[in-house]
Formats: sequence, C-alpha cells, structure tokens
Amino acid sequence: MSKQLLQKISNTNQKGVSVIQNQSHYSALNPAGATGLQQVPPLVPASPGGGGKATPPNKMKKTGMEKDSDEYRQRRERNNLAVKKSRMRSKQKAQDTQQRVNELKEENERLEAKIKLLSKELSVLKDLFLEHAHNLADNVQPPASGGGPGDLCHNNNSGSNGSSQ
Amino acid sequence: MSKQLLQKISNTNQKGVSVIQNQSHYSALNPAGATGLQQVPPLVPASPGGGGKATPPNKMKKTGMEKDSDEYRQRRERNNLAVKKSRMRSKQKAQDTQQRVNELKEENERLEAKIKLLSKELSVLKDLFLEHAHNLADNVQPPASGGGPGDLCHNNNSGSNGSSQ
DNA sequence: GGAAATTGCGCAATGA
DNA sequence: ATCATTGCGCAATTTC
Repeated sequence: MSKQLLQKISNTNQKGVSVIQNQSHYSALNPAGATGLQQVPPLVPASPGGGGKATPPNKMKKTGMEKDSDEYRQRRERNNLAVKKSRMRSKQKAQDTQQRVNELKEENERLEAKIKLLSKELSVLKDLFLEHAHNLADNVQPPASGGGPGDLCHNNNSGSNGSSQ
Repeated sequence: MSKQLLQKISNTNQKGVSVIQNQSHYSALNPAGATGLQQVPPLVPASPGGGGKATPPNKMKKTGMEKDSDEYRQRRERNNLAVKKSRMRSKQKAQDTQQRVNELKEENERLEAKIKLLSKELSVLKDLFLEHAHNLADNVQPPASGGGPGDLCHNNNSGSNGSSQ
C-alpha cells in the first residue's frame, strides 16, 4: 500500500513529455509530430500506409513483415505456442521442486526420529555395560541372588531393529 | 544469465534517454482476425490478449477510460509496477525453493551418515552382549583371564552423539 | 541461417 | 478502490 514509490521511476517519465510511443501504425490518434520527441526507433515499424510520413528505419529482415502477412501470423502463432509450452514447463518444474521439498522434509523427519531411537537404544546398552562393569569392579558376583541389578542378560530393548523402515 | 542484462540494455541505453516506449501494438487498426485464440472473452471485447485493448468503438464503463486518459495511464503504470514486483518475488521464491532442496538434500545425507554410524555402534554392542551371554550360558565365567573376547568393559565408543547439528 | 525455447514486459481480468 | 496474481500475446534474444 505504500512502498512502490521508489522502484524504477527511471522509465516513468514525468517531465511533462509523456513519450508514450505506440509503435502501432494505426495511430490516427497520434500522428507523427505530436510528440516530436520520439526516439527509440521501432525495430518493427510495420508502417503500412507509408503515406507522407517516412518511417526511415525500415529495417525488416524480410519484405512483407507486416502484421497481415501470413508469414508473420504463422510465426506469431508458433511462438505463442512455444511460449505457452515453456511457461507450462516452468510452472511444472517449480511445482515439482516444491514437492521435492516436502518429500525431503518428510524424510528428514523420519531420519531424525530414527536417530533418536537409535541413540536411545545405544544409551540403554551403554548404561547396562557400565553397570556390569561396576559390578565386576566391586567384585560382586552373586550367581543369581535377589533380583538385583545384576541381571544384565535381559535385554529389554524393544523389538530392536536391524531392518529399516 | 546475461540475457536479461542485454535485454535491459537494449531497451534503455543506445540513446541515454529513457523513453517509456509503450508498446501498444495491435490496436485500433488491428482487425478482428488477428488472433482468434481467445478462450475467455473478456467483458471488454478488446483485441487479442496481451496489450490488446482497442476495438475503438467501445462502451467503457467509465467515460475517460480511453488510453489518453490520465486515469487510465496512471492505473496502467501502477499495475505494471505491481506486476513487475510480483514477478520478481515469484522468481525469487522459486530460487529459494531450489536452494532449500539442496540444503535438505545435504542434511539428509548427513542424517543418513549418522544413522549408519549409530547402527554400527549398536551392532557392535549387541554382539558384545551376545558374546557375554554365551559365555555365561556356557558356564564359563573366568574372572579376568587373558585378553580374550571376554573383555567386555572396554567401550571404544568415542564421544559419539550427544550433541546435534 | 532457421526454428524452438526463454525472457522481459505490458495489458486486462480476477482475486484478496 | 488499491494492490497482487495470473493468463496471454508480442518481440528480442538465446539456444540448439
């Protein structure tokens, strides 16, 4: 709502000379001379009438480049098609990329969850090891007395894994 | 990469004078047949697509909506600006998304590597456990004999995890 | 050199 | 009513 004032006023002239140059030929409205200040020669003058006003830069590659030309129309149509196709592709690509992001994010979460799980398992096992080590160090080796912490062989690990997914 | 630049340049320089160059091709003179490719007939039967707006004999809702109107010109200019801005953003967004994909891919690789590592660690520890259990089951419980596989207390685990990122 | 593909840009309809 | 989005066509340029 209020931040478009400083962009490219460069081409937005405001000196009073609105050089709005329509490169069309029709211009009964704006016959040459009105603006007087007219540069930027249209590469495609396409000036048909050629009456009095000389459109000097008649630099068309081919004679007969007029808009009514079959050649022209055909080319335009082809190009329009190509443009459409290209844009469609572009859009699709962007979409695919976005989807890729989603997939990757998902997988990322999965992987992190797995890491968490593995870390936990590892932690448990290590604790068990430490405990065992302590028992050994304390020289406490009761064959199978009370249900103390000496019962190391029971691995209460859940299904453990080994297979991913 | 350099295409845009060149384009811009071609449009602006060469004269040093920034002219608006309002390319309203097609227009009054443009006959109807130009492009029959119009799926959605606009409320205002303008000429084909793009900048086509003319069909001179037209009932615009607003008197003074003609091209020479100040109002019109102003609106157009504003819209052009908005369009440009929007497109810029769109492009930027696409770019960001692409970058995001790359980042995510990288992180995924990292995570997978970590998983691999953790899995390996876990595997080793489990093997140790099994071995120990075996020894117990075989009733082989040498207190601390030679450096056989019974040396369970050595945890060659490096710092490994604990910290993320 | 030529055809298809990109790209920047403007217009108009439409959405918010 | 204003700005933002989007589809479309044109033309210049690039790519093949």
